[in-house]
Amino acid sequence: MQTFHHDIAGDTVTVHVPEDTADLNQFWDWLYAARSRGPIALDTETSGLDVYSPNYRLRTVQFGDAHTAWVLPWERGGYFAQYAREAIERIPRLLIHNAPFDWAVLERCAGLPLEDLAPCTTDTQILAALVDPRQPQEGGIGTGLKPLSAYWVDPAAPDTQSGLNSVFRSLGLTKETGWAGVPLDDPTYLLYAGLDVILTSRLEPVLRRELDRLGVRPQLVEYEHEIARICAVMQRTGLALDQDYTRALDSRLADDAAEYAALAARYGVTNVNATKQIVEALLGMGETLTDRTASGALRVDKAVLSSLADMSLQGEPLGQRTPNPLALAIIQAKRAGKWRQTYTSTFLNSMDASGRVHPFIRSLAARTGRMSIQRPALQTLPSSDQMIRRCLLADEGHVIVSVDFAAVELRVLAALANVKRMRAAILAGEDLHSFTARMVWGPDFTPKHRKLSKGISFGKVYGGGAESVSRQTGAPLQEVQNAMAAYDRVYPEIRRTAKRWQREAFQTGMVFLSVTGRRLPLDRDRTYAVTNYACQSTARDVLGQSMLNMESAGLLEFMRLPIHDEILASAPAKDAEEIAREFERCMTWPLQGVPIEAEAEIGKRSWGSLYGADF
DNA sequence: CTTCTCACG
DNA sequence: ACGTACGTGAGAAGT
Repeated sequence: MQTFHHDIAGDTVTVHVPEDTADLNQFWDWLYAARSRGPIALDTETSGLDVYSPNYRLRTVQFGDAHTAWVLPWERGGYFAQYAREAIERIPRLLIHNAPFDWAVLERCAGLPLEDLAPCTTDTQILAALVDPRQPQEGGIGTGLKPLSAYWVDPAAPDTQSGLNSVFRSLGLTKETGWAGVPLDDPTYLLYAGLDVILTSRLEPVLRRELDRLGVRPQLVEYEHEIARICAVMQRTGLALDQDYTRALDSRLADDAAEYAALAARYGVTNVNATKQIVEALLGMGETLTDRTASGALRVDKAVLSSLADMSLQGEPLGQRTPNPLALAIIQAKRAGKWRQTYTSTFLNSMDASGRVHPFIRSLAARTGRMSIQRPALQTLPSSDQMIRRCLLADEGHVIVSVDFAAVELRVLAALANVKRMRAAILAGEDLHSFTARMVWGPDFTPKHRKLSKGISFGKVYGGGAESVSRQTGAPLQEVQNAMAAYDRVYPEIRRTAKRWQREAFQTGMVFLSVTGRRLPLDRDRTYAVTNYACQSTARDVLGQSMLNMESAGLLEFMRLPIHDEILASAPAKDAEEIAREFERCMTWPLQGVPIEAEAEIGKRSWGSLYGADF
């Protein structure tokens, strides 16, 4: 047995690493005693983050309580793996920090079904996010194990991540290759592996106490674990990739990028991503640049370049000047390069052996509770063009179904702020933006008025003012100011409620409490953001509740991605119509008397078919 | 590691 | 007193 000691919060804790069957039997004795005292913390070390790649390896499985950790070298196989697997199966209550990752690893490498693990898991990352959802950059603690441990357990808790980085470096490995390459008997690796479960174990009671003190309802904690499990199922299912199409597109984008880069090089821009070069070349061509970034540099983003190229942001010719050929080449080269690098290449590099991509769905990512999707970022695929979405497919014999909420954030605002006229219009089944335009400009309102009404509604949800709405919609400032004043007369409750929320926040320690009991900390110098936080967060929980409805209705197997106000699904072609209606039903229910409604779109095999692709 | 840019809701 | 656009992930360059 290898044994290490370390000080945590004034206690000496012990990390054991079994080396033979006698050691494993000692582990077994500890496990039986420990599991009767309370939950057992669990963690894994693996070869990296690419859980679904063919040569992925589980290296160690760690178990622990507040004082003792056991690091089982899974990679040695035999009894070590067998004891680890059977131990997990016999633990009634598991504590895991960022459970979805370990669920995926244990299912993939140890054959332990997510359906068995999830019901007995408490994810300390969920607890932490419900105490304070802010990232460190936003003034919060963050939800990483290290910063949480430093804050709640021991300021001197080791930064196991960065500690290992120096071990990796001393072995000639990098941050990327270290996890797979560090020897299984490296003492720092083993010690840190063990300390992580001890820290997780100590974190849980502290966070529970804090949630209790703050009055966070246990049902909210439960609900978040359900959502996390549903997202983990979607991640496991993944989406099929059209490999032939994606490879062809990838090389076409590479050719395009190279062609336009060569064109840009003729004007002295050898690197189309180097803003400094672009500025110099454009100034050299006699162009005048005025727009500056936050740090004072001349801005040369797509908006600036498009106007020099005499194009709208959508790429239509404006006919206002002679197009600058360099600006045009840079737009094209950057677009092709980014789309290849960020999308097609990532798809091909991250797919599993059967050609499916499994993005990581973080069910509680943003400070408002919104979900995010990583590796690849499938919430942010270009929607102006079918090209990239065309890469992703419904299953064999299935079609893509997308079910969208109708103006969900605005309906949420109507409910939360009790906006009388808006509620009535929604209940009457009116088109909200047309209704608003009619109230502001009278029965002869134009499509332009409807568009501006929509822009103002967005501005209200975001907490913005006339200037930003004017900038965003392109409407003259004076017109926007007049329209916004009229808007406030039509819907006086919005302004009034926003003010009240801000006032209340000052009395509650700068925290807004959402209808689901979620704590939304505000920044002292931008309390106006409370309107957005309330709407965005409640809309997220409207989606969350709808996802629970979907599971109850037996739709989980068809769900693929949550995209803020939309669920993407794959449904058997012959039942697609019926399944689509069922999804709509799960997303249609009243929020404080305001109907929340959703509409399904049924496509063909590829996601791109909903954006104009013919397959 | 920060800044800039660009993709989304 | 007044007005403030919100939330993400990702790649590349430059410090």
